[in-house]
Amino acid sequence: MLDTRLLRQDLETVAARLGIRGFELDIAAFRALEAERAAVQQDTESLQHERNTKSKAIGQAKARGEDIAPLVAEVGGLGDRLQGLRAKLGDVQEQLTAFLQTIPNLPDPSVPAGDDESDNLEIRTWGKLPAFNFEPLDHVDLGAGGALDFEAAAKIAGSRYVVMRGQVARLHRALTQFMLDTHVSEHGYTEVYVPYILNAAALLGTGQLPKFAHDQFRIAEIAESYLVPTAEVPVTNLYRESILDADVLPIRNVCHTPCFRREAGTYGKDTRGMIRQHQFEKVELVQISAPEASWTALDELTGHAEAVLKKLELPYRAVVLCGGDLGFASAKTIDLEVWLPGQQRYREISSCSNFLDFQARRMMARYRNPDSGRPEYVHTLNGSGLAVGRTLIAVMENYQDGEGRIAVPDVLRGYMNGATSLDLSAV
RNA sequence: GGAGGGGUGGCUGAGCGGUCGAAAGCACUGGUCUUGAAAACCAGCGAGGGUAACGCCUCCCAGGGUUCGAAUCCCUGCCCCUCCA
Repeated sequence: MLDTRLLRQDLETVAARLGIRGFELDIAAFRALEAERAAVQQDTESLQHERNTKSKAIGQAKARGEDIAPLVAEVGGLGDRLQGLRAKLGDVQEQLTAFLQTIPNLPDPSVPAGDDESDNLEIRTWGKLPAFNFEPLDHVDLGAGGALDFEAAAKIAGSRYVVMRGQVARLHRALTQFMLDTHVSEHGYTEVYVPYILNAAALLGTGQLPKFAHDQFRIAEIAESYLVPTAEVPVTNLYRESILDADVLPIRNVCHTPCFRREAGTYGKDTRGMIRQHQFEKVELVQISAPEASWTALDELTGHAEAVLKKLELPYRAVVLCGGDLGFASAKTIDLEVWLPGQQRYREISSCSNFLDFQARRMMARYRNPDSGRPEYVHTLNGSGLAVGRTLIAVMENYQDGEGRIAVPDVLRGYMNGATSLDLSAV
């Protein structure tokens, strides 16, 4: 949520900056709502003031043993008038909140203009693209012997799910452990385990609701509950409605969860293989930062995700998302894209974002600023470190040998009972 | 499933329908003292909204209700705890 003060003071600038991401702010609607809110609030508050002072006078008169009947008569119709005004104020405020909750975050000035991912800005590349003396297969063909079984998944669940078997299933698990261990022991994160079913307040806090309800798996039998779409939601919301001591910042949490997404509106996109699934695993990095430290924290967090790719020796590049590709709550996002030989292109494997105080304001996550002594909003950040399923296919495609085997990256061998390569046909 | 108890400021925890935004303690901040620190003592210290600023308004889990007036009484919901099955 944006700062309403900023909206009141400098609406044109806000609208212009939102335009960078292709969002059209309805200036007239905001002005009208805000003017009504101010008027109704003033009326309500002055009436409340009147009631308060008169009621207090009644109390004092009674304490002195005076007759309070005439005073009570004077306050007669106040209650009803007040109730009417309050209802109206509640109504206006509800409309205003609903309006504000659908406004995305302001893009940072360094975010490039653009409509979609083709306008994203490459800022660095790492690693050498593998050269094969054979035609590299994609993960679907590599796993066709049963290691990756999409038909079995369709039989028991539906499309956009996968069944993994044997050594590949183990490799997938190994990757998860490896990522968690790396972030905990080398990057100073605290591992957290969280519920996978979340209430609506949590999804409101990080911005998935109300605007993206269509992409969530809602549990019909339990009111206001959803399957976790990303660990960002539970982990960031751990700090909702709290005032943190400055010396606990920055908070660095790493969390592995399955992620559930309806992927509504992406029909026909990435339907082949494991790129876009309704259920996938992710190791998520979440940081709660003091405001002045959040941009440094974004660079660090991105580096932590990159470290995993480097250890796995997977070639990748980093891009800054353009305005049109930027997520709803993010002020700036750096995507890491891993090279997939089967597709001959880079694909997103991590998305690292600084949300500034956008999520913190929605969820009232604050810290006590030692300089002012007052509670102020923290900044929140997160990034995948990494998406496990996509990392699995990156390993499979980059480490294939053309003869139905894939080499196990050095850093994973300890998690694979020492195996140096996997036979994909031996499921 | 049954029967109780409870949700109050950063934390612990008092609170008769009116003088309660709320005792007290802890924590924190400033000061005195000290070579310095600790201790002791003194003072300050909830959050949000609104205003140029002040007055002001709201908030004691959430939502309703009773009342001139609700942290306090009533109803519903959520959550936590104890005992029984």
